[in-house]
Amino acid sequence: MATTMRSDALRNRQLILDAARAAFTEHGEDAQMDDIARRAGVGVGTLYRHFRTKEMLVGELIHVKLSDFAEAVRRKFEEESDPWAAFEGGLREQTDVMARDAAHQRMPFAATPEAMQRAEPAVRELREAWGKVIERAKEAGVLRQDFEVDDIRTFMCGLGSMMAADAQGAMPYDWRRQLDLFLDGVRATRH
Amino acid sequence: MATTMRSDALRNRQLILDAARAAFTEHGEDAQMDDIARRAGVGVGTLYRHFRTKEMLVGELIHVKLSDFAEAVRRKFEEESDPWAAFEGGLREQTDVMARDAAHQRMPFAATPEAMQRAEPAVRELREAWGKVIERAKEAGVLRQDFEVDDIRTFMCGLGSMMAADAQGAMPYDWRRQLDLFLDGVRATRH
DNA sequence: AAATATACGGAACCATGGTTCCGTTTGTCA
DNA sequence: TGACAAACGGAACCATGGTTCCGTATATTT
Repeated sequence: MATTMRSDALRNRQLILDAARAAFTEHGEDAQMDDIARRAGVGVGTLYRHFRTKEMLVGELIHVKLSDFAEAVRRKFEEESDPWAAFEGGLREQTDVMARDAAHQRMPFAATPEAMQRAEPAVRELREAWGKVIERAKEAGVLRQDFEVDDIRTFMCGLGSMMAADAQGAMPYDWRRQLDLFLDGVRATRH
Repeated sequence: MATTMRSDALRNRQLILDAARAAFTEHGEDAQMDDIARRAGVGVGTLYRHFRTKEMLVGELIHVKLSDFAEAVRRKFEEESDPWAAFEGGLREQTDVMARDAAHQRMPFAATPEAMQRAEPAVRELREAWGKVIERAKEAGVLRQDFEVDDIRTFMCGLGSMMAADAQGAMPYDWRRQLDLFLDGVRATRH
């Protein structure tokens, strides 16, 4: 896969990834393989040569997405010196992105063990990035002492679903309010 | 539908509803019509005579479920005199039930406008029941003054998804913790 | 420029699961 | 108890969407 790859194959792989990202962003887990191929200007056969199955493709995309998130959180940690601002800012940044990305909203459900295997490194990367932000916030006493890294993931899972449910339109779900409540709830108030 | 109905039809309708509840509880939105019919000891044809479409059936079940919830919340309001205990107890009761019911966990996604139309009365009923509990808690000063009835629904949507994601098993999602955080967060601490 | 391995396109395939159809059965009523 | 409307069962139907297959095209190499 790495050493030599025909130039057209390389180009197509990129086209496919771009198309896939667009399709999944728009339609979430039920983006269609045919549609992705069409967007990429490529036949389904080609698509399948690059990714043996839909799950593989999903795994790849999750990997990229989480990797980007990790990068963003690291940057927040470095550029924002105020511990609470880094925490809140990082979270808001991520939720804003998620709000525009159906795939990410529903990631916990698209993420089969198969797919997660591919994305594993990015998961770890992201946990580490958040770990630093959280640690600093706790040390500064602006975040509940019992807050854990995994609380982020779990909360994001819930929030993403609220977004998705809201978008579906059978009933309104005010996820922004829940985010505010959450932030309010986990912020440590020093007395 | 109401006036006269052949006895076997009546009996079957009940069998179907029972079977459907079981199937949806177990498999959530992707319970299968064939399976439901089989469980009810009935042909698919019969199933479809009673409910013109799967969505109709879903609507009916949501209706029943929410109606039960409303009843439970009303009881809490009457039997539990402590305002906070009623609020927390009601919420925990509901989440416990949800934890054992895949259909309910994913309700916001199964609930098409079609289905919601049928369930509408129960939605209102439930909102009213919670309204009383919330009002009393706010008056007693044990709940954030800006808490709203709809916050319950939105939160439950998120929590249900965490449960579902957790059950899927690609990654752990500690929804109990989130429930505790939420309760902690919305509880008003009198100074 | 010919030879060959690689990659491509997209029609066809197949599994899944909701829905329909129609010949048969059963409850009800006179 | 016969007649008929109402209800039943379940095989067949159909749409959807992932996946495979194979004849064709193209990059690379000598």
